[in-house]
Amino acid sequence: MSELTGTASVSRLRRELARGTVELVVLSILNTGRCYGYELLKLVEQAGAGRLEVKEGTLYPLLHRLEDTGQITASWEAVGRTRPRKYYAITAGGRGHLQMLRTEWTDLVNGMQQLLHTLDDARLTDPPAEEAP
Amino acid sequence: MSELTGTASVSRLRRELARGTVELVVLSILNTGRCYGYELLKLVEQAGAGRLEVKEGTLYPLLHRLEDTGQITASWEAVGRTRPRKYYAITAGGRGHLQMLRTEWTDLVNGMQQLLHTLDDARLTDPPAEEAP
DNA sequence: ACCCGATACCTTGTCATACAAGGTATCGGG
DNA sequence: CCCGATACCTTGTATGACAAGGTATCGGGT
Repeated sequence: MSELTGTASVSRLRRELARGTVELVVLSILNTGRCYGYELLKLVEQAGAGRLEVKEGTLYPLLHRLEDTGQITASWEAVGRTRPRKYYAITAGGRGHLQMLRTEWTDLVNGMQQLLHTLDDARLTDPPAEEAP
Repeated sequence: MSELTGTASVSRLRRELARGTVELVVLSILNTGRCYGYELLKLVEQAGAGRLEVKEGTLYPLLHRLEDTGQITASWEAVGRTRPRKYYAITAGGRGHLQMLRTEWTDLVNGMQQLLHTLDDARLTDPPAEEAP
């Protein structure tokens, strides 16, 4: 039967929230060293401690996009193996972009924090403020 | 002329990151007290301290969606004014949903933090780990 | 011998959402 | 008299996450 009971991997809502996050995650990992697609899948799972998830259908297109925009470079390697791997490495441009993404991420997080905080001590003490007729 | 120069409101990337956030923001505000659409627009701007932004084209459809799913209720009020306002109030269901959204938000933030942290001390000290042939 | 799961890559089609752009209507100034 | 602010709304476009499905190899199990 279809999974109605919560825990089953990331929820729809969560997925919506995660929008745009994947790029940050992938670039962050590649920033610590080159690796191939399938490896990234596993790494995110591990490093995200079950709270982050990236699907193949998301990852591969993203990698291609990042390559097209010159943020990463790809190279096939099959040396001691039959099944070749496509290794990705971050470029200088990619690092710049990552920096930007990080800033925007913390900005967003701070904005949310700020908002939730402001709400508590401003709105509650400051009623409708209906302009006098 | 079109605005090419940076600072002009939230960037495309940022917008991608903000996906799904708006719902959390709106419900959070409504949780502190009822208000009308146009007011929400201004409140987000204020409370978000310029780091958050919601556009009309985003807000109104969202409010309708939230109403349709019973998370908020609406009521027109035009008492001492000609131009009527549509006031929104959060429901019990909405509060439940908000709770969930908050959990998922902090979960995501924590996941990111965890990932970035793990990356620093795990990946860098732990080279490719190429399986021995 | 044969099938399966893991490894490894990829694609197409669907869905939801943010938003730009455009529209309606009232009021108070300049 | 027109404009900007207040206040609501809609349609169309872009994009990205993902489910589902596909290709190919290798090493077990039975």
